[in-house]
Formats: sequence, structure tokens, C-alpha cells
Amino acid sequence: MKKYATLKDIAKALNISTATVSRALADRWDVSCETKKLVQEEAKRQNYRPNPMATRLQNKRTKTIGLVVPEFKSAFFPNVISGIQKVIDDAGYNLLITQSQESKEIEEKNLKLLESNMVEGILISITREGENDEYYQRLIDSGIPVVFFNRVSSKVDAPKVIIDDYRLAFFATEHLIYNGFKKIYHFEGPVNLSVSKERKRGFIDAMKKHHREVSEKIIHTAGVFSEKGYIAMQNLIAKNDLPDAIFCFNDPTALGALKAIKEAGLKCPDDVALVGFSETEIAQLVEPPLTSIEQPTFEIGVTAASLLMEQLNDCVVTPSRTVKLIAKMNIRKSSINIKK
Amino acid sequence: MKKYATLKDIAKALNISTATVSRALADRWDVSCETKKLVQEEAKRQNYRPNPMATRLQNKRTKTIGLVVPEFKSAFFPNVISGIQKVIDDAGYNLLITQSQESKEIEEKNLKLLESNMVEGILISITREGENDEYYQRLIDSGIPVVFFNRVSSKVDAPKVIIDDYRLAFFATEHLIYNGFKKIYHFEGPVNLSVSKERKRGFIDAMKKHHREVSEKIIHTAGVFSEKGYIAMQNLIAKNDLPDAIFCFNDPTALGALKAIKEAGLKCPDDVALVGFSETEIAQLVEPPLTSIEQPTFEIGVTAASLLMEQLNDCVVTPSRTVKLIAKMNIRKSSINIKK
DNA sequence: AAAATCGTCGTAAACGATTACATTAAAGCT
DNA sequence: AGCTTTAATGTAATCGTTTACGACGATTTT
Repeated sequence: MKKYATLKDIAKALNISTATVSRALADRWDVSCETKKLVQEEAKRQNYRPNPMATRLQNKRTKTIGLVVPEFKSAFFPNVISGIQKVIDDAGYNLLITQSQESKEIEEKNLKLLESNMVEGILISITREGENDEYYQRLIDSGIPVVFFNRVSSKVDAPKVIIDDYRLAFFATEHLIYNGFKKIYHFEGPVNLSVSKERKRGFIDAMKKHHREVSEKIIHTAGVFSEKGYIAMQNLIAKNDLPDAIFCFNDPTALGALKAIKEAGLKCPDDVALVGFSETEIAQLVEPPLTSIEQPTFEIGVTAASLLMEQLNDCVVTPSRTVKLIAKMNIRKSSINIKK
Repeated sequence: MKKYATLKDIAKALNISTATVSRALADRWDVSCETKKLVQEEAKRQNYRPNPMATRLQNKRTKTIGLVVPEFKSAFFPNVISGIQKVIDDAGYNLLITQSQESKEIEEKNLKLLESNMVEGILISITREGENDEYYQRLIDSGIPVVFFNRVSSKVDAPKVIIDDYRLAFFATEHLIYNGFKKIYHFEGPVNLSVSKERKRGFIDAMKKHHREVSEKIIHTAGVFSEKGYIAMQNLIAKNDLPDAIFCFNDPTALGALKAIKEAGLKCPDDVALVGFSETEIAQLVEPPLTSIEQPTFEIGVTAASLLMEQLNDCVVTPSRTVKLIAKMNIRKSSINIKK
């Protein structure tokens, strides 16, 4: 590894002081044009680059904010990130992204990494493995503002951006009820995720509101990936326990279920109708197009980043608030009751 | 923003020197247990955190490597990143991710950001907008090793990891030819992307090898997103210029085309067969399942990161080499000739 | 002509941590 | 008792910048 040229090297070569060199490179008024020129030439000759650590040690600003997301294989987080990036860019900040891979340990490691890069604020969507609550709190205490989005800490008091999963699950379920479907099931997400609980609660309450019987046998755990939805559906088919419609935790599980339905020679929505959640690009491409809840992913990013910027600018400690964004339901063929 | 506690603060509070404090916190042998305890308590009381910039200024290692990708909305890069992360983690390094959003400017900004965080090496897949060749070179010259993957610089001499797009496009085209399809078209990707050119070249050469006529009218630009494939296919349908089969630049364009085919009341593969590229999860979920080239995304990440680690460890300048990884073709229903 | 101003530049002290070297006092040795 | 060893701590230089302050000669002001 080559050694960097320093201010001192340039100063020595030109037989002047490092102060003058520094000023010349900063293009200050109190240094003559000739020496400026000399310094700039010598700097170029020696391929000088200022040592960022030394600079930061001095002026203590990094103009950088950090981001921790569980993953970005699904389209959800990438879209959120676009929103974040827009705000960050406009504010002249930089964004450092890390991925916790749903691991509590890696999440903590990433937080430390961001901290050691002196980010001025952190945006985070926590893992489904658990919460590093003590660490979040420690960050906040040490003066690094934190904003949670999508997957939020239940204990730490900080700004949060979420969508109203409960209400949307409620709507989605009512949509199926109003469409005249009788036997409605729910494919549940990972049980220790708050969004899973909220969506399930929404489903149950909607069913209850319309005096539908809610038993454990109409709710099946299907996780987060398409294979799980595929298997869950296959099980139902094997047991000959076919519902009229299923409200699925998300699009991938719905698509997995759809695959199983087709393979069994059944038809959607004729035999089994489906509703997904958190709109993916594929939803419109499959046959039949999938009804899904479209979350304002870009908006989530924008909102979360804006909340962080607010905190960074007002040095005042604003009371932490939770912003609930609304989403919309895209009704497509997969949930149309053709018998009605 | 609160002020951090420093070594000096602790030293002052305990009336000892900063050296002792530093040693006590580093748990050195040459400091008594009592003072160690005192220091640790005081450190906790003052919520002391070492200033990373100062530390780095001293020992000059960050154990961090940087990554620049154009985007991660498609599944491709996230998968590559998983591979990268595995190698990086195993080597005890940290990973900082940035997104250039296909913009040459943002790419340069990101490179500077990574540089100012003193990453010890950089992995990059360049934008399709152009190449920051001078800057890549400058990084390498200043001692930061760079490894290109997937989208590589044509000018800079550095290790590169790619897949053999040409050969695989060739195979995919031959697959269609051997299956007895007569009128075979190609949906081309973004024209200034090397992968587009390679895939197109593979298509053309395969056609020529089998003495098929190659004219400009069998090649249509369809970009990278599904809408483009959708529109391109609609155009063909409108002009009543239906091919038997289409080799598409990627899966999204193929899926877009598929949608148009279905909407027109046509059938795949009966009327138009399709082959995609760079396997997405959806390929298996649609009806009919889509034939696609499965790139070893995880492997690409692993290989690129390993090449970088090699350079970091051997301080020797290894001759840059280009690693071409092989991919496989997943043949599914969308390219089966049912008339044969 | 003395004083004030200005343009250039160097000195030295920061920033916060680490560490080679020096120092001190107590303990161990003959 | 006198000498060496050891433990524990302090002193000060260092990493690479930035910047307040002061110095100095040259020009301008009164």
C-alpha cells in the first residue's frame, strides 16, 4: 500500500510552512497567487489527497447519515431507499447503506460501523430476530438521532414512520367480504414481526365485525417467501380444505399460493380468490393480476429521512412522533367474485 | 448536539494522565486494577465513546470496504451483495453500500464518499450512463484496490468478474433454433451497456451460424424494464409482425412481453415462445414458467470480493485478470415448441 | 515623517487518541 | 545496606489538518 503525500511533504518540497500550504489549497485570500500556483502544482505532482480522518477530527462534520435495512431482495426496501436518497441528496448529505440480513448481531455490528464513520443520524428498519433496544437508546443518548421506519422498536422513544397495517388488513378483508366470499382464510406472516400481528389483527377484527366465525383453522402461517405460500396452499389442497378466498400476508406468499392453485388444476379467482399485500411489480404481470395493498414505499423513505433532517437541523429535541402513512388497495382480477 | 466525552475529561475527573486512561481502557497489563476500575466506571458515567476519527488517524486501518452498485430494485444486485457480504464478513471486514442510481455524477460522489471514509478497497458495478475512468484510475493509483463486476470499465486495468453473456446468449438462441422455431426475434437491452452488446452479438452469431437471416427488423430495443417489453410486444402485435419466438434481454422485458401476448388473446409458447435472461424469482411463478438464464449472482459476489481480499492481503500487485463465470439455462415451458 | 493599513507568511496550538520513553516508588536480591 | 527489578504512572511526541495570532516588510494615509 502506497503512502499518501501529506501537507508536510508539500511544505518541505516548497520550503514553506504547512499552514501556507493548507491555506493555498483552501484557496484563501491571504496567500499570494504565485504560491497558490506553486502549491497546487506540487500537490498535483505528489498526488496529494487530504486525509479525511484528520479533516474530520478538526471540523467534526461528516454530512453523512447511515441506513440499516434487513434486506433488499424484495422490492420494498429499495423503493424506500430511493425516497430516502432523494431527501438526503437534496439536503446535501451522503448516505451509507448497510444490510442486517435479519440478524440481530449483524444489525449491531452495522450500527457500530456507522457510528465509527461518524454518521450524524441513523435510519433503521429493525430485524425480525429481535430488538437491540439498549443500543438504539445509547445512540440517541450519545447525540445521534435515530428514526425508525416500517419495522420499529416498541420500546425506544424516537420518531417512527409506519403504515397502518391494521387498517389496511381490515379493508382488504372487508373487500373480500363485500365481494361475497364466504370462506375466507388468512396466510399469516412471521409471528414475531409486528406487521404480521397487525395484519392478522386487522383480518380478525374485520371478520368479527361481519359476524364471521374466526377459528385457528382459518389462519395458516405462511412466512414471507413464495415457497411458504406455495406449501401452505398445497397443504390446504391436500386436505381438501379449500377456502373461497385468502388474504395473504404479502405478495410473494400470494404468488406462491397462486402457483399451487394452478398446478392443482384449479382457477383463481373462480375457485380460490387471492389478495396480497405490499404491491410488487409482479402483481400486475401474473395471470390473473393480483389484488394487493400498495404501500407508499417512496413516501415512507421521504418521510423518515425528512424527520431525521428535522432533528438534525433543529437542535431542539422535538417530541418523538409516529407518522402513519396511508396506503391504497389495487383491486384486480384475483379477488373478483365471478359467481356473484 | 451533545458533546462527546474525551479521554481528557476522564483524566481530569480522576486527576490522572490521559495516557493512563487510554491504557486502562485498552486493558493493558501495566496499569493497576484499581485505576482500571476507576477509569472504567468514570468512562461509563460520562458515557465515553472513543472518537473513531482520532483512532483511525493513529492506526490507519478501517477494515472496511466500499461497494457501488447502480441500483438494487432488481433481484440481481441484492443477490450479488449477499455473496460479497459473506466473504467480507468471514474476513472480518465491514461493508459500506452505496447506490449510483445509474448516474455518473452520483457514482463519483459515492466513490468520494467511500474514499473519505477510508475504505481499504472498492467493489463496483458501473452505471450505464458512462465511465468515470479517470477516477477509477486515480483510486487505484492512490493505493485503493478496485474490483469491477458485472458492469466493468473497458479502459481501466483492474480485476473484473463477469459472466459470459455472449456465450449464454448464443446458447439461448441456439436452444430456440434447435427447438424448431423459425422466426426468432431479439429484444435488445440499453444500447450503451456492454452486456446488451454482448447478448446481441451472441444472438446474431448464433443466428448466422445456423444460416438464419439477420436483419435489423428482427431486433427491437426494449430496454430494461417490463413496461418496455410490454410496449415492444404490443407494437409487434399491432403491426401483425409476430415471431415464433423472442430472445429477450432480461426477465422483466420477457414478462412484459408475456403480458402483452396474453392480453392480445395469444398464447405462450403456442403463438410466441419466450426466453428471458438473468433468472428472477418470478420466472417460475408465471404461467407459463419462463425459460431463463440463471446467472450465478451469489458466486459473482463471492468471486469479486475474494479478488479484492487477495489484493488487500498480498501487498504484491497481482496482474489483473478477468474472471468469466458460467451460468446455466433453466428451460421451462415458455420456450417449448408444442407444434414440433 | 510617523502612523496606520495591507498583503503574505510562519508559529504554534488545537482536534482526540496512542505509545515510546522517562520517571518514581516499592519490592526483591546478594 | 546497596543494587537491581518490577509495577504504575506521567511526559511528550505523533498521526494530518486547520486556524487564531503574530511578525514582517511594503504601501498608503494624515
